[in-house]
Amino acid sequence: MNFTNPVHFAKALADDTRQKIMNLVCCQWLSVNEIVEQLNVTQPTVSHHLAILRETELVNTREAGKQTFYSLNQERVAYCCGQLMIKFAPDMTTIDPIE
Amino acid sequence: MNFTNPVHFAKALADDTRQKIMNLVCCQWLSVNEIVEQLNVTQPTVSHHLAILRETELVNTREAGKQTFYSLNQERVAYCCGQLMIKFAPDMTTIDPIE
DNA sequence: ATGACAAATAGACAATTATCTATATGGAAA
DNA sequence: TTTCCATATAGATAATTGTCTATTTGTCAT
Repeated sequence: MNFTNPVHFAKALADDTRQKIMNLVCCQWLSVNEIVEQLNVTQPTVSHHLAILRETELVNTREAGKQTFYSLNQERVAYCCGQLMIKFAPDMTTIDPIE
Repeated sequence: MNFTNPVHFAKALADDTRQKIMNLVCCQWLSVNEIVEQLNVTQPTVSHHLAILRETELVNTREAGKQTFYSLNQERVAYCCGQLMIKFAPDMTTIDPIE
């Protein structure tokens, strides 16, 4: 798994539609159309957001015939959150010494 | 400590200048001018970014005479990262049962 | 009071981004 | 191979956001 720039990670999450998509595919594989059906945006808009999530490797992809299925890459979310913590909450990630 | 919308949290982090500021004040109190000195942007730009970080409660503020000091609110970063994990990496946050 | 300094706010402008419609691509079925 | 369907891409437009200069606000020292 590659390093992700924390700014890129934050940008990927910094949109309501994108977070809704992430929520939808959090624990299941959904086709693009199934995602479109649950949101009030067009299919190209969903594809656009999926492309951004793909670039940041925040989603897994599975081709099946003419459909493409997406699911959230929870490992990557966890890893990137961990990177944020290390960078911006270092004092919360060190082990407290026993006094 | 109040709840922060994960989209707002991500938006606050979704800028390079803002992350640089967060890094600078991560483990120390700095005045606005001290921050300006370390970045290639103007004082109003820094104030603008600090306002955004303040609104998300990602920084602590301390007034001292005519100066205002800022430091990173690490607790809040940790809390918001935790919220992200719960929302987008739930399978990584549950305790593995012993088989 | 007055002058000097630090930080915040206002307003303008440029860059980025989210959305749309239209179209292209590529697989499956007929 | 021709048609149909799912998804991706292109290009246009509107909204959002980051940055700047100019100005205001507020505090300290004289």
